[in-house]
Amino acid sequence: MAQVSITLPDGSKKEAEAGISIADFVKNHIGPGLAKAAVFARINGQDVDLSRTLDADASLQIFTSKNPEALEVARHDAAHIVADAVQQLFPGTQVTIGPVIEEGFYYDFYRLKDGKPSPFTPEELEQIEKRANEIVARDVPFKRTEVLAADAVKLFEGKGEKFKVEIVNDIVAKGAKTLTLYAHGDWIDFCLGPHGPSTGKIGVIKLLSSSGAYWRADQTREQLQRIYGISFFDKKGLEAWQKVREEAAKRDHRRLGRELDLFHFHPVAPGSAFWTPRGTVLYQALSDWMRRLTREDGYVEIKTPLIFNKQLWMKSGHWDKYQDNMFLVKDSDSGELDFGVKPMNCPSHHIYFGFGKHSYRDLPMRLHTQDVLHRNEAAGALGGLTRVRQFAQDDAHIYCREDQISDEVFRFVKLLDRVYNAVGLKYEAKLSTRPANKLGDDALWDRAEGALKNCLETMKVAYEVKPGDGAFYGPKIDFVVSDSIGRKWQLGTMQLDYIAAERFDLSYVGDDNKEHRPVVLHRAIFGSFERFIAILIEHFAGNFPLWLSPVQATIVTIADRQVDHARKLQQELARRGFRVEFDDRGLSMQKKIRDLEISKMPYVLVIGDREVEANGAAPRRHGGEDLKTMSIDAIAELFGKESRIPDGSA
RNA sequence: GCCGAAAUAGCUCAGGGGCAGAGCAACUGAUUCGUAAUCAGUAGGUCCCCGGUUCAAUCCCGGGUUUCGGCUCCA
Repeated sequence: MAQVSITLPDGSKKEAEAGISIADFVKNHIGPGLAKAAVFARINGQDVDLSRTLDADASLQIFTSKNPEALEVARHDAAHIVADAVQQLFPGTQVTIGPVIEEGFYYDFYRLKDGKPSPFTPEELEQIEKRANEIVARDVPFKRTEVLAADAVKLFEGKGEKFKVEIVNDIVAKGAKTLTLYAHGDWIDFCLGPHGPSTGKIGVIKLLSSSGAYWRADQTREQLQRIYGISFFDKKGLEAWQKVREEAAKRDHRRLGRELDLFHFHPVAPGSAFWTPRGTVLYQALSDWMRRLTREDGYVEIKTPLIFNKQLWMKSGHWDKYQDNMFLVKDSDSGELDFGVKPMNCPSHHIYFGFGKHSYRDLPMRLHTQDVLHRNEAAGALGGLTRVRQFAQDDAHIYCREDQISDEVFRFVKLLDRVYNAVGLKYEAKLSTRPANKLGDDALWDRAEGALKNCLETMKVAYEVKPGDGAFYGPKIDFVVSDSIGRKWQLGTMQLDYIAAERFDLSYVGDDNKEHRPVVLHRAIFGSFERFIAILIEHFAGNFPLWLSPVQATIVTIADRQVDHARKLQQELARRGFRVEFDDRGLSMQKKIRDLEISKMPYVLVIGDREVEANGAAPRRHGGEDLKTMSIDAIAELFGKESRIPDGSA
């Protein structure tokens, strides 16, 4: 029997007879414990099943339930099992695909009842979940076989699985001759693998929800039923995950928006928020901050009209490309919908740039605008503050010469870095490069992409390249932030635009006394105020730093005889620029402290006889820290220090 | 826009073809208290809207609105 030499991750080598399965190799040559815990293996960097054989010298790595990679494999197993369970319970349902996603997996089914697509009810989901876990409990082995593509087509045709046939045919069209099937028990799916050794390895399957989806995300194709689920190797994992979910739910900005009294929605204006006095303080604080930052960074702020006529939208291309998302307004003379409410600031900025003649010395011109914008988003797309119909952006357009692009990109990323640092958001970038339908020659794109790339690399921003994802008029960088519990949000953007100046016939006079086209840079850091606020609420879990907190402190007296002092203190702190309230409800101090603690008040200022005597108050930090009696001046100094906006510069 | 679910007091939610329910919040009174719930009382409702079935609809049926979870799109 020929021998093979297997290299383990620690560099050690083991000899074994060629043709041995990985499972047996692990059991006989490494240890039964690992053999039992193993889920899948990696041979020479390729993920494979444990049933595969070792036929040549190779490096081998074993993944167990301790590895996150194994959980992904197990969730893929779980998707198969859910599909099996569905077909057991609802014969005639066709399967499509069932990938692993960031949080669990889903499987899309084609299910007809009386000839119509029919969703799964919550009761049916429970049944499916139960059946799926029964299949897990039976611990059925997964079996991998390689078959000729033609045989696979026959197999799925025989089962009436037309979606599988379609997928197999697509793969055959790409040149595949054979493909792999995975079976557990009688249930067979066509799948790349790898899978775990048996269904029992999966642990526990939890189904989360079901929803509609289209075959290949195409509205003209079949309506499918998607079942979302997740699995864990043990109950403990599931419970821990449920805890994290509860934590995220507690941070939900829609819930905190209500609890902290920040904003409301009303059916008369779907997707448009009413901001309460507190919410408005928060909104204004961000707005003022961004005004100051941009002003200090060489921007000028302008205001432009809200409604423009059709001519502008035709020129900008919105009339053709974006009309469905615009609110149109009737012209009372013509009776036609000849006006549109602006969904973006760029066209009006371009018009503005067109006023007067510009010298090359005027560039770069950085126009900042926080005007309100409206987009008629699809009804089903609305959600809290993250997806609204009325919002404002911290928008700006930079008009510059081509040789200034690099400097401007640097300048922007530095500003963005300061802003995200100041609120504690980590970020990474996505660089989208030239698409197939690009405008302009390759040399132009080389320079543009090079400038963006160079900036990201010099500033040491982690980034991923998205080849071909840029707009036809220029490449862009999108910035993705991670909040305090690791969720990701796309916020800032820097987009180069080589066509806007052409369309709007914008020019400047160069040092050669000839007219040139400026390049336009579209850029934003918050993205939209609404969305940014939603993210900050969830990021801080409603516990805002003092500079953002709508109310910074609330005064509580121990007895009514301190009320006069309390009012004096409130006035004095307000005079010094702090946002302080006085809780004069007829309740015990303990009760008020409890209420204020729940409402995430940064400071409670307690006033008893001692504090009246000392002409001050005893601040209590959110969370319970008692700072003891302090004078008004000392409190003002403390608040002043803590309400300073972090600079954010590295 | 499409698929599904939900809508009951300010909030969280229970209920159910025949006078509409709780807790918290609010209000009034008493209490004047030293860092997470003082006591008692009062008030609060088009049970989302419009139709239909019924002697009777908040409940059943149809249509609509909004919200939520997805699809799609995006900031």
